[in-house]
Amino acid sequence: MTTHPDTQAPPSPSTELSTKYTPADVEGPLYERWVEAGYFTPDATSDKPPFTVVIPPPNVTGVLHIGHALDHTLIDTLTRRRRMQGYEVLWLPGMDHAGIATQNVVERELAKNEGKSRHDLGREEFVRRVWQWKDESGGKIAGQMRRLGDGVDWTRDRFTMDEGLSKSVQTIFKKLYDDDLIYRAERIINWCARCHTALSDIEVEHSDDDGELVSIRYGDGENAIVVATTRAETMLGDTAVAVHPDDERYRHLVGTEVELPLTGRRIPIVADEHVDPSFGTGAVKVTPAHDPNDFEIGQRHGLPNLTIMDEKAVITAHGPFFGMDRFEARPAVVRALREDGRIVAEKRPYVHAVGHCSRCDTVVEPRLSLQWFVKVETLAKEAGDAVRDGRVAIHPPELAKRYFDWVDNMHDWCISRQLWWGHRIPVWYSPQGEMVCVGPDEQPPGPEWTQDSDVLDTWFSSGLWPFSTLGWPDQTADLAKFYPTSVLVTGYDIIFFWVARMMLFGLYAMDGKQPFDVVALHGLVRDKYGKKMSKSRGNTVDPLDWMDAYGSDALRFMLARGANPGSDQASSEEWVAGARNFCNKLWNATRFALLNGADASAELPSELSPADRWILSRLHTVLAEVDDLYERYEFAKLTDLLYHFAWDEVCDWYVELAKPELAAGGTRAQTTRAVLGHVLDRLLRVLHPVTPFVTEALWTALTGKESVVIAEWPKAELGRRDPAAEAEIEALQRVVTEIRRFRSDQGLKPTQRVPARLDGLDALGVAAHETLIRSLSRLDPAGEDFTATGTVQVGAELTVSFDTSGTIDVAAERRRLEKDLAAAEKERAQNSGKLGNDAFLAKAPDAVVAKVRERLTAAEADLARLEAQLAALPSA
RNA sequence: GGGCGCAUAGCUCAGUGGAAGAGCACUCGCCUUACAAGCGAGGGGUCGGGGGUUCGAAACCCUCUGCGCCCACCA
Repeated sequence: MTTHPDTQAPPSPSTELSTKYTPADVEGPLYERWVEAGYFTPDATSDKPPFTVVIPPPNVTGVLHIGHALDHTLIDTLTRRRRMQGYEVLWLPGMDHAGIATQNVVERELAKNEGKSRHDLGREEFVRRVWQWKDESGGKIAGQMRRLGDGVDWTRDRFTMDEGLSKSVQTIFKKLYDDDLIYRAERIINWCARCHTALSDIEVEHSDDDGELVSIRYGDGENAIVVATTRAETMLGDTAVAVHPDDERYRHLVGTEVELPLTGRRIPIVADEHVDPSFGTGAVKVTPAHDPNDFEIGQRHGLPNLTIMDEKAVITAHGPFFGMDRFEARPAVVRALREDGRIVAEKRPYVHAVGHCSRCDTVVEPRLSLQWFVKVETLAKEAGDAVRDGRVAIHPPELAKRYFDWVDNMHDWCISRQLWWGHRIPVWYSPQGEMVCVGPDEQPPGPEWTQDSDVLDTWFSSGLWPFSTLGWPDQTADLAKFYPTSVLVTGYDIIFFWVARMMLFGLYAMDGKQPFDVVALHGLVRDKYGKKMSKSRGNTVDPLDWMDAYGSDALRFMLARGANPGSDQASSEEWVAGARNFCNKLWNATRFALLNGADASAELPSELSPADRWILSRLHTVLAEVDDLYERYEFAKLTDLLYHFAWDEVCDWYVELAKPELAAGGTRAQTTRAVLGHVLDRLLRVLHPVTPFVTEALWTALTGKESVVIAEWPKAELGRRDPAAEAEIEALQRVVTEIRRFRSDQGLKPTQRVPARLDGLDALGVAAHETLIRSLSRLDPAGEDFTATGTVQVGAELTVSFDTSGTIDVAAERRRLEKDLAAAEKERAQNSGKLGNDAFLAKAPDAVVAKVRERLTAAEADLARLEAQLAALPSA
């Protein structure tokens, strides 16, 4: 840290910024200070309007990956802005117990460290171990969130398995049960043969796998019928063969029986609409206990359900295949059939869709079992309507279609899981088989009753998150103040898992009041090549690594800058580095301002220079645009806008324009200090939600105030807009850039001061800026012995004559002029072509025609000028 | 099998009817006292192919090709 005496700056304890920006030094102490100051803890009794966001609860055993970092960045950005705007802001943190995922992790650890299974420990001890594991790994996530700067209210931290949320789960289960919206039934469900539990439809991932299609002849002679299957082993459980009722080929067989090979059982041939006569032979084997379609056919025809596998997918049918795994049994059955002369055809490989457990990738086994279901028809209808009638807005709107497709076609939701980690189903059974659903604060009828051993799907409790976390079913002050939540920010990949379920339950439990007003969906974070990040690909990144190397602000800025609504974004270390450079730029600009006595508290003088009016005009225009972009959740655009405004306009131009003013002293310096202070103050405030740490350090140094976290959101003062000043400074910029180009082409060193005469500044309206133009382009006044060695023209008016103390590089100048000439010629041709088109003149709007005319005139003038200049060049 | 989306500079992406853009990468010149994590200047694209609508298309329509994603109980 260096100190410097600065008598101009307002008295402030913190106007000292180290000469070097070191993110770790800046970010380290700030977060805990914010938490201790209570900035993130809202008051449920205040009069301020509420703004509520609940965190998408991360899996308690996990660590935050880059995708979470995106979620958190966007939520933190929204909530910090609203806090500055005067809302009572609650960002509620918490974690999800993540049933299968967590149980699998702990089981794996148990096997690795102690060589034991959960069954060795018993249910009670195993669950105790999971809690222990939760306590250890939950801390990691909290630590990551602090590093990211998440402005969450830790006093309201929740966990899906904590006491209050468990009560919510039990309450809603009972309510649904009493309303006949939860039922228990024996159905074909998706069964993971490794996790030993039922799965809901969306926990199954389909992929096209290589398999086989085997055609088997059932029966003999005239009664023979050929069926095709990819799962030959299930024929052991066949209880019928089905054909289409209109299929002439088999009409004579319908109602007859055929002998099932290998078993000697006789099974009926039935007619069912489901069968597609054009597929294969038009006949299908029916295995009601092991295929969802077959189950349906079985129901329609009163067929028995013959289960031939246990929960491990091991064959239980008596005979030679007993005890074989399903994948062992398949070739064994085919072999036996072949020996029996029953195989008509074999196609291998046969590619077809196979379902896999989304948690462990094991092939899912359709299994007949007794499970609990939510009857979704009415709930899903409501959930769809809430979006259809506009109570809930989905951003971007294109993704609403995906939501509708799902809720409008949702099957009943299997919610029971044969796990130990989760909310136990609150239903008890008597030895006589009676059943009772027990609500919170209720007891089962007697000591001989036993509780259902299954637990609920994790997403059942996640679906309650927007209100269970606020105290529901109790009518708490938080619930009254903060429900419905304002916006839900999450990835489009969990629309079905989570968003839709919250809609179902929120509307149901809260009397039709939606769980959130807006769903803002973002995409997935991919690697620098746009590839999906995955452990197997080895392209995942730990956000902590990037935060360590470049700072949290840089990580956040990079993520926000890539976040276009609903679309995936690439990320890479170079981009985080670029974002860090931006923070560094802000740092140095603020240092410059402080070194020069910028005063953020000063009133803006009424007498302002064109440069001052220009930057103020741009600032307030940008502030208005940022507000607009926030309303549309266009994080990438607003971040990019601020990036370019801060860097290109404030740093590259305004600061450079300010230097001579500051050096001039007196009123001019005073005015510039006030404007510089004004601009930086607003800039740091408007950037704070995205880059909270560096803006806090800089803003407090600049203003001497307590914290930018609680500063007022900068208002766009549209009265500051000044098109004339903007035009004037833009003209100045063009002049300076053109002169610099000439210098660069001529190989003049940037530091080399060159005498020059400027003619025609008046015509461009920048005569008043001659000193500025000279200082920015390093041109000295023309002296007594001035000899022009070269000229450059800007537009048609301005001529700059240089004395380069020698000859100019004629070849370089010729190249430059010829290039400009070619551009002017192209421009002339393009525009004269348009004006030569009668249809264009007749149909294009006047404004467009006028513009084209102007451009043609300018191009023609440029052509004449450039030709003259070229002609005047000494021949090479 | 159905649905959706994408194809613009070497890479990753903005740009929804009136002059082709950004970041990174690249070339040249600079330690010009806020910043070399920087400054100045520059090169680079017949906007995937073909057809159509229009005075005018990267943008709207059709079609082809190539990717990507989601959904799915055709054995």
